[in-house]
Amino acid sequence: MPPTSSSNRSSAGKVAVAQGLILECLCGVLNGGERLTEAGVSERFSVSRTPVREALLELTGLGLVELRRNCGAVVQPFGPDQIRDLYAVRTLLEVEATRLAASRMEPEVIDDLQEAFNRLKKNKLPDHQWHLDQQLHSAIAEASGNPRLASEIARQATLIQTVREAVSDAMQGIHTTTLNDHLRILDRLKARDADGAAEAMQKHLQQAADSAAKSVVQLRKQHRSNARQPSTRL
Amino acid sequence: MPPTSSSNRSSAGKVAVAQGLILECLCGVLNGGERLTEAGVSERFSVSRTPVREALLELTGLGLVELRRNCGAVVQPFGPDQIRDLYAVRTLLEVEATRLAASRMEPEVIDDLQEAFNRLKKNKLPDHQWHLDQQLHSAIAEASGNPRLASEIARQATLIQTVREAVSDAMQGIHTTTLNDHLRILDRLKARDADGAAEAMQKHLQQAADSAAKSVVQLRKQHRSNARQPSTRL
DNA sequence: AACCGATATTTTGTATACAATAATCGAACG
DNA sequence: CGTTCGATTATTGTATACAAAATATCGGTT
Repeated sequence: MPPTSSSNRSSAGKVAVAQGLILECLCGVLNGGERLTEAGVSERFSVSRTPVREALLELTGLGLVELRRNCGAVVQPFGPDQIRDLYAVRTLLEVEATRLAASRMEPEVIDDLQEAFNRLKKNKLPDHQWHLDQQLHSAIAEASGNPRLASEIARQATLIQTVREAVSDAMQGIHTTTLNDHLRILDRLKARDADGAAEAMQKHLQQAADSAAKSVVQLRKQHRSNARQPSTRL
Repeated sequence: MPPTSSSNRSSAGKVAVAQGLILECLCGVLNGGERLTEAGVSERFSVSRTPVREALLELTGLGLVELRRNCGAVVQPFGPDQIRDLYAVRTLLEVEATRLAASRMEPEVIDDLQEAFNRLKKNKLPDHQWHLDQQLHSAIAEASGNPRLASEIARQATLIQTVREAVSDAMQGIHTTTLNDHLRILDRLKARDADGAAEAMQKHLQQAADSAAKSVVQLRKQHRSNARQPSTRL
């Protein structure tokens, strides 16, 4: 198994190693049960063991590897099924946050977000869209009044964001319907309708989970076909 | 501020630093907003910066510090209020896990746990009790069928366990009623009563949260009185 | 032939040295 | 006097060297 050009990220360092490993987990290059040695990863990414250790620690926090004392790091499976599990946890946290936020969120914040989404509805800029999406989810998490809940949501979000960046190519035009979801959530929040907002968030995340899982399937398919004919790539 | 005998843990290393810092956050030695420099922590714990970095990374994952690039680590507040927030998140996760486990948990596992708790009911060994408690919660998390949910629960558990170890002195005889809680949860699980089991778990964790928050208050009180008269200590 | 123990090798854990980057302070200029 | 630019300093990020721990291997013994 040659090191080839596996993950020659332009910017070296801890974060690059972490993202690279996450990507490899997603693509299926690293399958559940495999063991990673620090030296091996270090050589593959052309960095010293120090950033590798920190990247592995971060992946441990994200639940992608299990770090065993003096034993190496065993990678956990991370395919479509795991994406669904991840979204299930995220849904649990965010639905509760939404319910809490319904009675606490500042009206100005709601108005600002509504305005931003309405502006986006006219001149469609898909790049700004998922930035606004993040803002909405973040604002709801903050408005929950439970900083730890917000923190946990943020943790899930970082992982999901990395996934989305990785599969951004495969997610062409998927998030067209989500705009209405967002507006509905904001509408229910403005009405102080906790149950309605929670339900809207639940459905929104349900769709997002489906979309993400399918994207990962597609990503893995692409990767396998690339692996078969590496010369035709690009 | 002399280094004194702040945290002379017998076993040095990353884990000792992490536990020491968590303890300091709990006791109120480190208050929210303070900044920790790697060098400072390194000197106080008499270890090199390497394990300090990893400890800080771990605390970041636990949400106890916020790590900012070339800026130091700012500690997040971690008092009784934060304990309640933490338990709120834990409750959210575990109640859902319980609901899921109701239809999936193996009967043998339930029986084994029931037997263990009943055996404990006769010859009371408080040391074994919270070990069994952990086993129960862990078994329920596993039985949820969502490994990531289980993993997140385990994450919360590690932090809570550290807290419990720290305040174990202050928690004398608090967990007398929890035995009945556990038996009730198991009873509802055996009956495949998802809602009943979830409700039992909810109440159980509610009590645990109260107990833990009060323990932290007591711990901080003790620590302050010790700080006033360090010579009379012991 | 099977099992136990010692040794060798691999792998992680820690320490130290160096490089890069951001914050801070000071001085010069408008 | 305020502002801005530059040098200094402090702090983090990375690399390398060394120590400790664990596992695998090999030889001896029963």
